Amino acid sequence: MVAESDLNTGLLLFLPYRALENRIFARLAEAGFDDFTPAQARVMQRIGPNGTRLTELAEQAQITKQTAGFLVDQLEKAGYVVRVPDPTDKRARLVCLAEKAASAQRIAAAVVAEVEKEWEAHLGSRRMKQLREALTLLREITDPWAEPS
Amino acid sequence: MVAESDLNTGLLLFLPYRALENRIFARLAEAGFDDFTPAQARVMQRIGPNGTRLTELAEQAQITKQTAGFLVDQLEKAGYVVRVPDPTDKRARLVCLAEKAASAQRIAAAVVAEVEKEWEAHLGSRRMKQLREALTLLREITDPWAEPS
DNA sequence: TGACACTGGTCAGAGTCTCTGACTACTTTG
DNA sequence: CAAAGTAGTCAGAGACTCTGACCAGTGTCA
Repeated sequence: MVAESDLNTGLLLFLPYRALENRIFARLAEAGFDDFTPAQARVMQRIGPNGTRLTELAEQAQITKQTAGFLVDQLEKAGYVVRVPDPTDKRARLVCLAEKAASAQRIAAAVVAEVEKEWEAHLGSRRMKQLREALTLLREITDPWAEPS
Repeated sequence: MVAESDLNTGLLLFLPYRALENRIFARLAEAGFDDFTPAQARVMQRIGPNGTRLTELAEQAQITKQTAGFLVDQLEKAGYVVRVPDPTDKRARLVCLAEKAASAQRIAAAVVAEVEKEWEAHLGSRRMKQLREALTLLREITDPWAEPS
């Protein structure tokens, strides 16, 4: 009985995701960025280059805005983000990445590149390309925030 | 500038995973299985047909055995699992799925099948096959518990 | 066999994450 | 302008997770 790949697709997606996240986290901690948590990172990851509103962060991370506010508070105390007034709406503030976060993001990007290279070595470049292609396509029907092509 | 797929692979994996998990959860709640949490479900998902030790569940879910014990306590109270003595080791107990959990798993499996069908309709069967193939291969280097082929 | 290291699991305590509900301030709509 | 809606906060509670300390049973090896 060959049990090959009768694993459900959800777990199949989750396993490499977790492996990648773990790698990033470990490297970041080595580099001294050990004063934020995974939950905070998942929010920080979604902040755009021009800043993003709290509510939007909450929606994309699928958490309540209260939770998002709580996490952004921590990130602000730790110096990873700043909140600036939104010029277009006096109720709102834009959460922006501080330089400290940009440094961390550069490291994270390097780890992603490294891991992707390992994956490509294991899969072969053709299969790796197919994987990214399929996932990108899948995003259209699984990510409510995907830009329409 | 075509921004297509410059999203990092981690997020690309995570998005469909989350979409699937959400669908399963929603359907389970509809069916009356609303007395367990995502964290509990992630542990329950890993219980094998012959029962699994707490320590092993903890390792695979990458949580401490204390946390795993806490979650299994909840699941036991809610009637989803039972703990039976491990005949091969007097220290250990095997966490086993109760009938209630088996019913829930059947529903979950149906939702997975349904979602996979949708994905296949969107990607085409060739690309869907390639996706599962790539992910299965990737498991070899991202899942410490992957059975060697 | 008997000491010793190891493993499966629990208890206690603390910190983090997340939610619901209620509220203020500002914006949009008719 | 009044009503409805949106951005964000405050307060309180429940859920998740961890570290550290511990007990009981197992494996090893002189």
